[in-house]
Amino acid sequence: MRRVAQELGCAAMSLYEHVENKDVLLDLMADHAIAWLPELDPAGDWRAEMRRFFTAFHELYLEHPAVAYVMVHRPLAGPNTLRRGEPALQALLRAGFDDAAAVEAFTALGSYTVGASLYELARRDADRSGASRRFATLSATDFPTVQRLAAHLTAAAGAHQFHRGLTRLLDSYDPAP
Amino acid sequence: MRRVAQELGCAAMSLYEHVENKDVLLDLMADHAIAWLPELDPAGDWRAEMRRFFTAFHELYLEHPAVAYVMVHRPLAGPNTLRRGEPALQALLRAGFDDAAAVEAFTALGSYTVGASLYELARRDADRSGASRRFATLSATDFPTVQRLAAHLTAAAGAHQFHRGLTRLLDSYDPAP
DNA sequence: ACCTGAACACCGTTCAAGT
DNA sequence: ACCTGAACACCGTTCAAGT
Repeated sequence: MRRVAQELGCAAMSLYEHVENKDVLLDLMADHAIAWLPELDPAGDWRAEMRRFFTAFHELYLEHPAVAYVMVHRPLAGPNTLRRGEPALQALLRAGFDDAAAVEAFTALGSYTVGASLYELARRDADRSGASRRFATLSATDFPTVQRLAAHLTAAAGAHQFHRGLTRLLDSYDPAP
Repeated sequence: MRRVAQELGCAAMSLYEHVENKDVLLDLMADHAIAWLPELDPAGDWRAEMRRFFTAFHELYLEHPAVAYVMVHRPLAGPNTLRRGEPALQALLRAGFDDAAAVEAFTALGSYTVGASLYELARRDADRSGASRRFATLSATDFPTVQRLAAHLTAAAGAHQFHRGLTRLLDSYDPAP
């Protein structure tokens, strides 16, 4: 709050005239970032639309990690979140998902997306410190499999890896039984 | 640190004799919690073993949210993490995954698991405050689909929902082409 | 209705001093 | 090698006071 106030050139306590506390300010900032997401076409191919949507989420999270951390602490329900969620859910219903199945697919895809993004961010941080080096040396003889896979485990994930998992999930759904 | 020191009945700065800083203490605590996970059978059916493993992770995260938050800030590589990871990765290799595919499957399953757990925790918190109520009223006429699905969106997820997504992911892999 | 500074109750960590 | 208290540089937020 003090930092934001300083950036705004006012006293820290002035903020509290416009916002209840730090948490709701964070919610507002995250919801603001959500507006960057593409607006989906409810009539488009649902798999293509979902891929667009969660790929954009992935990019947003990697670009602005704080958004991921905020969303993970409580679910957003701000205006932009609803505005982007509305056509996304519509696309699923139109494709033949029933209400429960649409929400379930949406949250499963969303869960995978935050999880994968956070994992990617965490590993990026670990690389910046010396954690991956420590990792590789620790496991010498006691953990042969971990050591054998160490290069793969510490390698940066890359967007294609995220996409492969997303595709697996997308392909597992069959909205019109 | 002050809190931990108080719990231990010593001065805050005494901790720094045994631990570099707060972050590594958190890592040690999370790695300690990891020991609670089951030790997998490398020769068991890989799908059953993975289901066991990540189901346990899900339970651990829900029971001790701090573990999830720590793991999301940088990947663990402590002794217990390696001890549990070793047979898990072994099971995948034995099942016919090649090195890259084993790591990819493992991290995809892990990503989904943290993501789903964090989402569940966030919604639990939101229920405790009045966020879900606010959510339901906001979306009246502008967001018909969100409103129609509001009950599903705010309902507690439950373990079965996590399991269904996990199964989708597990079934998507075919280690022996 | 909006802004302010001082103060409160916290943090993690540095530093100099002890045993 | 281990522990300590004082101090530093921070936090978010309450409160009383201003316009």
